[in-house]
Amino acid sequence: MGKSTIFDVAKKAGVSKSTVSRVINNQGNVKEKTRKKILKVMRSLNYHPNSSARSLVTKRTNTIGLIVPDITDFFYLQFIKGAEVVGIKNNYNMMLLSSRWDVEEERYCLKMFGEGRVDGVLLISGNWVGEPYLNCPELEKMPLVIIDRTLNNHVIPTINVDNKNGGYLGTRHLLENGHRMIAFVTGLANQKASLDRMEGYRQAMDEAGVRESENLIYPGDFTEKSAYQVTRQVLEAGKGITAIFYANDLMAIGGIKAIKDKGLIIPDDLSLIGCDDLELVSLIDPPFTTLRQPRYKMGYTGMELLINSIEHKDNINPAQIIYHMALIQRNSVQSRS
Amino acid sequence: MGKSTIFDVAKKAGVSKSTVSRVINNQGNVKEKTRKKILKVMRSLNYHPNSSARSLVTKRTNTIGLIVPDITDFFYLQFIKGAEVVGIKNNYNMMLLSSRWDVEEERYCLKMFGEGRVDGVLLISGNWVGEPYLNCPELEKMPLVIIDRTLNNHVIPTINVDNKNGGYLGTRHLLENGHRMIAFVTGLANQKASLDRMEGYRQAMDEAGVRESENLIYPGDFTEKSAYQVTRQVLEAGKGITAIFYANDLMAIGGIKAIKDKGLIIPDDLSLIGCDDLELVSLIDPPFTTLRQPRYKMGYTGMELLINSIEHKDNINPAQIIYHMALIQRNSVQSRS
DNA sequence: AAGAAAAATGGGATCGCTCCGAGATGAGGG
DNA sequence: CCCTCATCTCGGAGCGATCCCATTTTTCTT
Repeated sequence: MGKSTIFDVAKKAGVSKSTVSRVINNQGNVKEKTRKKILKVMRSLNYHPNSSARSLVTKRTNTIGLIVPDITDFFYLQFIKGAEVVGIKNNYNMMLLSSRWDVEEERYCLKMFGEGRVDGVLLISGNWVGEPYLNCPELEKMPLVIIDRTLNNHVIPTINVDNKNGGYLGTRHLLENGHRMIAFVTGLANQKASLDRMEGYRQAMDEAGVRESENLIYPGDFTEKSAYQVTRQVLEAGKGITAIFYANDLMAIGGIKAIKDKGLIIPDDLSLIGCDDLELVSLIDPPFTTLRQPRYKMGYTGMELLINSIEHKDNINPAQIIYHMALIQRNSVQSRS
Repeated sequence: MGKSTIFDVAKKAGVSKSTVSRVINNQGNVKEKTRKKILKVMRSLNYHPNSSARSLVTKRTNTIGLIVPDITDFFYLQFIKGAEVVGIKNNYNMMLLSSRWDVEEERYCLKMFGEGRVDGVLLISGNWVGEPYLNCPELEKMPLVIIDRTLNNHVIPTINVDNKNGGYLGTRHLLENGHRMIAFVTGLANQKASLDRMEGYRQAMDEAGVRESENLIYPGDFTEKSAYQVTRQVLEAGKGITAIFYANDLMAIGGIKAIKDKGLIIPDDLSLIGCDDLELVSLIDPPFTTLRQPRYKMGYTGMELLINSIEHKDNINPAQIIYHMALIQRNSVQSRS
């Protein structure tokens, strides 16, 4: 027998499909008695309006597309959560695609969403160097907001944190605690966030007159494992390093492991700070100092902007939003004064 | 000017829409020359077939709905990942809804998906006591697979682990290491998983002839915080408890914190084991022994079953799949022999 | 070179809904 | 009692694709 349609309902209720449609979308102008009746019939037939048919004419799907580099990466969870909350509040569903850390894949996702499945796209970007969204024809007219990346074309709204300032703040914090030989462990070389944070580190070191900073930069790749290795090198280098700044928290965790394995105590023997403030940082021993990226807030705001631009097309969204990174102090920095 | 339609393409290419449709779905029977031409026109018009229109006639959306209690819960990540991989391989998108730990909400999500947005639903259930899916009319005909829960109606396929056996195995492991006064910290009382694990614990204790087990059960609620509190109680109770079995890993982490705060060493002073084997367990100090739930595999298999039942409706899926929990030994259990 | 078979193309019906203009119904006023 | 105006209701057109069947074109056979 298959699913019942609006027509079945109309027939059984003895009215026309227009009337049924009106009660579905409760547009008023329906006598209370017929409304009741139609509602009853709908229930009895277990009728549910077909959303494809509906979108076809309304040109609205009430779903927004979300693209994430990796769903299972702890880092992205709070973005998603923030976005979800706003979505629910405004009656939007989320369609989730993962770009698997690949520019091409990301583009493919964008294309998928270009087929009218969604009303807008929230892209949590792999923050590659370069600006690959400048001429992406798939997007034509599709509302889009990009998170975790800054674009200067001023047409696609972006939401990001001030990574450079984060690097600066973290480094200053260590400097102010009397450290001078501060190592910096970078993330992947093609990631803008890592570069910016390093930039901030450099600036702080320069300002403090620490000339060696170039020799204190160690390459990591954002993974725990890479940081473990690098940290061993740092410890064995014997340069008199007293503090390490990791370009993200996951690496800080790897570093902690290496340091402990060496039999050293944090922060007594070595200070360190991470970057991002993942929720799981507080579960780690020791909970460490890091720079918070307001990820929930960013997802939340991003979704707001997006829905805004979907529903009031005339409204002008800001082109860029940049949040500060905040220093969250825990127990991994020891003063050397 | 709006988006271009199949008709625009047809006109510009000087063919009929049927031919265009044929190349979109590459069904063959199109001269190579016209095919090329149409493809070119499609590109030049930046044409993308409208998926609502398409689904309306094909009755297929090529997306599957995923319902999760909480997207940001570490526990669910690997289920999702496993499902995603299979989805991608079979060309399905995922629509994500979160039930926010609420039976009603879960039903609402099911209803959403009942409106023809998806071809099937993968429900990662809040594993409540009871079987609320027996008469859920929204589902009529909609392929559904439920993960992390076992149903006995034998009509909806379910995938779960043998939680009771997990509880049993964990407890046996502690017993075999010479522990007898083993505390068990439960999860939420309305969660089947917690009850089953406790059941296994009880059985192992009974078999070992430890009579006190009823007095060694402490109520937690699956959160880290609850376990922290409970663990303090355990430590202060002075019952001579030498090992603690936590009903999930998050609680084990909370427990570890409490134990450390007390100045005790794991496993020298106190042994413990968790349950689930979250990825982050290896980041914790000490990495602890736990029971692995093959979450990736479960998501993977669930998605396979689902797609299977979508695409070959005649195929008969197994009604229940139950995986074993495997003991993963790390450094949190000390032998007392 | 003509006829048959195969390949390529075209056109209309259809999917299930919304929207719009027109018609039916009913209440209230003179 | 008739007319007006507000309230309800109806039916058809259209959204953008697919799919079937008919028609045209091409290729192959003899």
